[in-house]
Amino acid sequence: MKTLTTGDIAKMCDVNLRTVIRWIDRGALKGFKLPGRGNNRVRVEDFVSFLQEHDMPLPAELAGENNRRVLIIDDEAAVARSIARILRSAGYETEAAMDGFQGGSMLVKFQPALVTLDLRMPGISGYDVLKFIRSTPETAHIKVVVLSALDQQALQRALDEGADAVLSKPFDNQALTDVVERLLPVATTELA
Amino acid sequence: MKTLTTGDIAKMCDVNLRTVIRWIDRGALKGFKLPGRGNNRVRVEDFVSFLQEHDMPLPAELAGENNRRVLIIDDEAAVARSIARILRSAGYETEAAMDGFQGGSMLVKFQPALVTLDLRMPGISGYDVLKFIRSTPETAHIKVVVLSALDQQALQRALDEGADAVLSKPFDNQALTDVVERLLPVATTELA
DNA sequence: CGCTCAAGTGTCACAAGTGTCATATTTATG
DNA sequence: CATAAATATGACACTTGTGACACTTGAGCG
Repeated sequence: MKTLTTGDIAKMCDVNLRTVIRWIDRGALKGFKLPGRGNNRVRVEDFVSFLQEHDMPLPAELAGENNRRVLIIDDEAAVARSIARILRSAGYETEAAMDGFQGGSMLVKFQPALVTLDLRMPGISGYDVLKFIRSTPETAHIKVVVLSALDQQALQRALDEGADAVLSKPFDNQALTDVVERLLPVATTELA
Repeated sequence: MKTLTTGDIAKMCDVNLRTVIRWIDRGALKGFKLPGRGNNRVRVEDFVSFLQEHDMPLPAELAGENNRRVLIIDDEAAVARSIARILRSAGYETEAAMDGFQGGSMLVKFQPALVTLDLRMPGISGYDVLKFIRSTPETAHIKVVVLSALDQQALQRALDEGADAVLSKPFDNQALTDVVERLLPVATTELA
């Protein structure tokens, strides 16, 4: 989602919708109006700079959009280390989870912008993890890259279930960083 | 994100609103200002750490929420429902996690006061979960009740690894509520 | 013990921001 | 197309920030 409604902002700031509209009318928060009745929309970057300007905390929902954190869910330590090395050298902050339980807790605690997910892990299906991420509002926005040595059909199913990208193992270092950088555009506020 | 106004805090601490504002201005209590006239808002977590730092009692409004939540980690839906029914009727708020991933994420998101943990789940060892809970600062305080059909030796090992109580399956309804109530004393505002 | 001082807190009135409510309209959903 | 959900608006009530001043508390000291 590129823009926010007044309701979105009201929820994130724990403030009444009426108040958000007043901020916009007063010019404190930059926004624009839809042609219809003048419903307000605010670009995420404008909202973020608004928050920074007033020393207001960044809501968790947006923290996930503007960060470079990647969570690696893979039960093979060697693979996880390898992925971590590649992504760290590309400037990402990484954490690894070796089992489903760690994965779930890190997902909520670490609030990554992207998750690399091994489809086949002992005891837990990668599809279930994917479904969980997509069906939970707090995590639905997180990008998911599925890594697997399984066949094309399995990868297609992952895409159908909401994966943003798939990579078949073994994969090229460059391919991994390409995919991650495509999914995490540097959408920072480049203005002074 | 839940926030508090100066008025909320004033009522909870039984002080004047003016005083709360001074705490914030002085930096003793972390907060931020709304863009309008600079009305103050304080995040609940910041307020709680402020209270702890000054050895002030936790208001009932905040304590009550944190005290009666139980997370049920069990892959057998029937067992989970059964436990939920028993604990709900005893006045607890429950959530169930059917696999390790859900368990980990609910642990962080739901922030339960107590976890019932099945030792034997497909793909993930209950001991690992226990170790994770105990070794993570944010969750180390959470009470853990291990439920298992395994032998006495397995239960003893769970106790050794930090479980607060163990129950061998099948267990008596009353036994479960007894254990939970022993671990979650009704810590209402007993302070003057 | 009484005094003084300093620091923190409560009180008051006013101005300004924010929440609530009902309602009309728009947008989303199926 | 029809229905449900979300949004804008105005009026009004409530809450909050501010400054000035009085009050309380605790410590230090003669």
